[in-house]
Amino acid sequence: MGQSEAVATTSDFQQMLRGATLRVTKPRVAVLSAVHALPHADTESIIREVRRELPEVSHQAVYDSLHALTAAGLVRRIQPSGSVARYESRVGDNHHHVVCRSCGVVADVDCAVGHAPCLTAADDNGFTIDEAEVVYWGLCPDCSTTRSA
Amino acid sequence: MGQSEAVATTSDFQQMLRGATLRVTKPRVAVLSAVHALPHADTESIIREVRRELPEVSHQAVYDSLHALTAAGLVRRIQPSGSVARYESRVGDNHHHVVCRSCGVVADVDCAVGHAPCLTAADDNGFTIDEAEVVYWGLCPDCSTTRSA
DNA sequence: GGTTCTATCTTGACTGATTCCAGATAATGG
DNA sequence: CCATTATCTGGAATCAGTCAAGATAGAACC
Repeated sequence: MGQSEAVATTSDFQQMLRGATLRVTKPRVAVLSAVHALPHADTESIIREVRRELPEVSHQAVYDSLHALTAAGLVRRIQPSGSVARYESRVGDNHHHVVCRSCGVVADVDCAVGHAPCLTAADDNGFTIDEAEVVYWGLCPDCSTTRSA
Repeated sequence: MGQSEAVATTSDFQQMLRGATLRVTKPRVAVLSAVHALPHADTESIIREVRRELPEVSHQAVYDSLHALTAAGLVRRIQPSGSVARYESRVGDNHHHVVCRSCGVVADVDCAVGHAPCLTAADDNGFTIDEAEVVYWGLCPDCSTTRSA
């Protein structure tokens, strides 16, 4: 979705892993594939998706794979307040998220301010800031309609 | 710190509770006091602080009080990724947080962009956005010094 | 292609934060 | 002061995520 218009294939995932100096294993390829197939999915959903391909994988293997992929920068972990950890495949660009207060669904948004939005705090208290993470809270179209209509 | 220059007293806390149509109970006053005394404290620290006044309170009472106070808008709950829930007494203004990647300490910052920074996303996907939450990640002065010096 | 090394995977138990439940208690309005 | 009803207590339960030890299987080299 971004680097190519075609859907990523298994060999694409294998190349991604090799490119990150990670061993190519079935669980990892399946986890990477699942994160690409289910954007913003939580761990449980990812485990379910992975087990459609590999019914025998342990949840531990999925957790390990997610950690390895996150550390390598192939996936990104996000965790809005009050929600479990979620993972997404869109990495490297500067985008943020909208979270629905009602149903918890997450969507991508680009910040209006520019490339490094809000990265310069008014007073940084002496901190060395390297990233600004923005979470917008509100209601998704479905929940919004349900409440007002 | 903001509405008054003096340190808030017990009767101040009681008035806050009544003003929010909440019953005035010892645990609630103590919890409210603890949140004011320990900015950005996690639940465990708050429980410890509360028990210095009321050694007998159950952790459940503290959790309930924190939820009630949060729902009433008297305290604000924040939860950076990978951290437990933290609470702060500074509410109503538009400020954000810096979190140290190394030690996890949290500090307040005002956003450089203005009053409602980044509140207008480039493409809101049809969401009705009512709040933008910003978390800056980096190193606090102490951790920064330790690593570079 | 075979061998060895070592990271990865499996299984299963465990932790720690938070929530649920039922009964006892206490704050509020009259 | 009494009744009503939200709140508090104590303990069990849940759930995401982690830890540990042994089994397994990529990868590099011969």
